[in-house]
Amino acid sequence: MDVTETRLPEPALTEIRLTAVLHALADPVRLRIAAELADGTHEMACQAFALPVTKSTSTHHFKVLRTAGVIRQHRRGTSRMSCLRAEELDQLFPGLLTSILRAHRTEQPVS
Amino acid sequence: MDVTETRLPEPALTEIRLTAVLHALADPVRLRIAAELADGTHEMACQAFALPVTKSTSTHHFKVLRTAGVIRQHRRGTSRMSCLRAEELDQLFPGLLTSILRAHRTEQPVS
DNA sequence: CTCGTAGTACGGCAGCTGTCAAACTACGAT
DNA sequence: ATCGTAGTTTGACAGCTGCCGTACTACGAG
Repeated sequence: MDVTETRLPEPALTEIRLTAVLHALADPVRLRIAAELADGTHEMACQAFALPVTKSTSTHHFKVLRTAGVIRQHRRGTSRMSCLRAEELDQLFPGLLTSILRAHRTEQPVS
Repeated sequence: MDVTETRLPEPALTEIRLTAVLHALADPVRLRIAAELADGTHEMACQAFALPVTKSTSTHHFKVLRTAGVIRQHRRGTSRMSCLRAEELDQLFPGLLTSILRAHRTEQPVS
């Protein structure tokens, strides 16, 4: 299966802006999405997150994360699979994503 | 001189929220303020930044940084001195501020 | 006391943000 | 072909954001 064919548009590594990444992660819902992607398997369908918002709002948040360069998305059947661009981001901004996710884990202890 | 007497209201360490910090630093002007505070002497007057905005907008940005817990401000004569709450933030979210500022330095190379 | 400097407060404004509902598309299963 | 599931699109709306100008306050210097 060629994943690149169904991959949604995303910024190249050189186009990723720090302020866009910070803005994308400065929202509770989006931060939670990133955290769940980091903790769980490396890719998840949108519906697997059980977010406290409607489907359309969910679509919006995933798009913000994708256009900021935080996640990558591609189709698989009727689902939209998402995964963190962790390695790429770490190459561009070393330690950034790691420390943000660690901070989130500290602040919001697992229930 | 007792600095605490003239200190402007700020959140206690336990009241600082990660999303508020990220949001505060997700703006180019405010990120630049934080970066200059980190690079230069540990406290600076607002006017020393030569920001590309008017005084009132400048006041607004400093207030966002302060209420998010990123900086501390107190009066000194006719100036308002600002300094990063770097140690406190690092205690709360280890490595976070460091990696954000390092990312900013990488992205925006010194002219 | 008067004046200049540093910053705040207020009001306004265009634009963005997060949210929703409703209608739609895409795909798999039966 | 029909139906259900997963997600998108559009339009709407309240609220926030960044920005400005003007008027104001606080303080030091003369």
